[in-house]
Amino acid sequence: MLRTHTCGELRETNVGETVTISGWVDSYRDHGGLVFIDLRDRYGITQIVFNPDQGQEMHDQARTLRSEDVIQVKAVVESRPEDMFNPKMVTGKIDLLASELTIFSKSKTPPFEPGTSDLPGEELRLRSRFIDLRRKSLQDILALRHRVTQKTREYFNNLDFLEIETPMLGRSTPEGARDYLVPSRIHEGSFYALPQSPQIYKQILMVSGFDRYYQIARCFRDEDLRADRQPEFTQIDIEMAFVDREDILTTVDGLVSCMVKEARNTEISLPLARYTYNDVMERYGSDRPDLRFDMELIDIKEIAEVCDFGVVKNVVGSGGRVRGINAKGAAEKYSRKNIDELTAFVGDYGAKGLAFFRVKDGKLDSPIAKFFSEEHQKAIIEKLEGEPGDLLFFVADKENVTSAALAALRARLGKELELYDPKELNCIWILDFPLLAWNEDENRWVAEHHPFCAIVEEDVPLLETDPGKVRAQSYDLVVNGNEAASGSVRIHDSKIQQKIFDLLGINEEEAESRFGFLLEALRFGAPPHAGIALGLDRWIMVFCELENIRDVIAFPKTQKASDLLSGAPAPVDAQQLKDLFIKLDIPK
RNA sequence: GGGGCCGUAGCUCAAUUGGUUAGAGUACCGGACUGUCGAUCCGGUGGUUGCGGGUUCGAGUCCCGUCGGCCUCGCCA
Repeated sequence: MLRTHTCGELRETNVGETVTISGWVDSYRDHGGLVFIDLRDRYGITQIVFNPDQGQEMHDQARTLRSEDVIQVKAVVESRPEDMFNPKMVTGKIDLLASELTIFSKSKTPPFEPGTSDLPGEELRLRSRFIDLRRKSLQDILALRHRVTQKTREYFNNLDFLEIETPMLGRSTPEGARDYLVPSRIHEGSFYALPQSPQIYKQILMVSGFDRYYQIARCFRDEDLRADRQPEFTQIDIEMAFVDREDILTTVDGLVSCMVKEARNTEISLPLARYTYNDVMERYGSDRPDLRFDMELIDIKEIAEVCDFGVVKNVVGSGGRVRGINAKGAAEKYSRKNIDELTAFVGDYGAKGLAFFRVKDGKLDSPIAKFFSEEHQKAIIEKLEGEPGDLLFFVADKENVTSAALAALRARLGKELELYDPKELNCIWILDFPLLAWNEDENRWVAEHHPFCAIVEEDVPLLETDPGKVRAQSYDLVVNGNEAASGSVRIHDSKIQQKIFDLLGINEEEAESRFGFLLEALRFGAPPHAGIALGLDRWIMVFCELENIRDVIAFPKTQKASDLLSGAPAPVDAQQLKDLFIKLDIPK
C-alpha cells in the first residue's frame, strides 16, 4: 500500500505515530520557512507541515507543490498547540510533520479547484468532469447512491428475489419512446434497439418461473431532455408472479422505507398513502401532486356561469371548467408585475388568462371584481375558504388546461411561498390510471402506461362502449411531486393481450411481428404477474434535495445529449459505416 | 419542432445612452516571509469579448445568422 492511513482518519490519538498518506494537494501556503499543504482524498483533508529542518532538498520540492498534484508523504503525527486548532476540520487538532515527500504526478493548472466556493458554469464542470468529481458534494452523492443500491439489493435478496440481467441489444417495438438504434454488421439493414426498459424480458422471466425478479437496469430513451431526464437512466426494475396489486404495493412500501432509512436515517410510516388518479386530478390537477402542502383546486362553475364576465361565462357554456386555488396570505407578496409573470407562466400550459382576487374586508379586490356581485364574491370566498390577505387565482378553460395550468401554478406557489419543509419526504401512491388516452395527432387510442397493463375487472365492458373510461390496474409512486415509480398488473392471457393491441390499432400481423415473442410466451402457461420500476436517479435527487439529474450521475449528458467529457456522439470512419451498410444523408 | 435566459482573462464577474488603451478578485509566474489554514505583502504575465456577417465615424454593447450551455412547452408507452 502506498499509504498507511487516509486523509480523513488521523486524530489526536494518533499523535507520535509515523504514518504514510497519499492524496491530492488541496491547497498550499508557503511561508518561505514553513510550507503547509492540505492533502485531500475521498475521506477528508489533513494538513501537512514541511519544515526546512527536515531536509532542504525535500523542502525545496515541497515549495513547488501546486493544486491537484498527487503526492505521498511520510510523516509524524503531531498535536497542534491549542491556539492553532482548526475547528473547521475534523483533523484540525493535529498535523503531520513531513519527513519524506514523493511527487507521484504534477497537475497542470486545473480549470477550477474542487474546493472552490464559487462553482464554475456547468459546461466547464462537465467538460472537466475528472476535476468536478473530486468535489466533496459529488463524491458524497455518488457514495449515497451506492449505499442505496446496495440496500436495495439486500432488501430483495432477503425476500428471495433473483437479480437477472436482460439484454441491452434488443428489438425495437412500436409505441412508447423513440429508440436508440444499433446497426447490425452481420444482418445488413437490421438494427438492435437499446431497451427503453426491460419490460418484455421481465415478463418472459415470469412465464419461465422466476417468480421474483429485480434488476438495477439501465434504460435508454431518445427523447428531448429536461432537468430530471437523461437519455440513459437507471431503474430499479421489479416483477413478481402469483401476486396481485396489493403485493407489489406492499413490497415497494418496504423498499422505500428501507431506502429512506439508508439515505436519510429516518423512518417513514407505512403503508404509504394511496389516492386514485381521478381523485388527484380533480383535487390537484396533476397525476403527480406534491402533497407536502395542501392548496386544492376548487371548482366555481355555479358562480362562473352566472357572473357578468363574458369570457368566463362562455367557457362554462362550451363545456370548459373554472377552477381556482387559494394562495394563503399571499395578497401582499405578489405585485401586479409578479402576477403578470404568473399569467405568462400559466400561458405555457395553454391557459389564455389568469384571474386573480385579493381577499379584503370580506370582498374581492381585483380589476375584474366588478363582474361579480357582492353575493357571488362572498360565495367565492366561502368556497375557497378565503381570509383577509389571501390571493385567489382562477383559470377558465378546457378541463385539461385548467388542470395543467393550476397544477403548475400550485407547484410554483408552494415553492415560492415556502409552504413546505424542503427536507420533508412525501410519498404517495396514485392508482387506477386510465388505460388509454386519445391521441389527437394520430387519431387513435394510445396506451397511457404501456400496452401490457391489465384492466380493472369491472371496467372490461367499457372497452366496447367507452374506452377512455377504462381504468388500468396501474400504479405510480410520487415523491414530492416527482414520478418516482410506475407499474401495473400485467395481462397474462394472450387473447386479452391481442384485444388490447386491436384497440391500439396494432393489427394481429403487426403484433405478431413486433411482440410475437411475448405473445407466444403467454400462450405457454403464463402466471398472473405484476411489476413496477423505480427511477433510481430521481430518488437520489430527492434524497439529496437536488433539482438536477446530472448531479446524481457520474458522467451525465447535456440537454442535447452530448457527453462533453468524451465528445460523444461523434462521427465515425467511413469504413465503420461501410461495415454497417450505412450511407449518410444529412439535410443541409 | 416552439418559447425564454446566457456566452468578456484559466475561473467568477464588471465595463454610463454605442465612445479613447476592455477592468477587478482569484488562479498562474517571480520575489519576501518559520504557525498558516480564503495566509499576508511587493511585482508581473494573461483578451480574436463563442464564431460569422451587417448597421455605424466608432460595436463587448444594436441587428441577422450560427455554435454551445441552461430552463421550459410539445415529446418522454
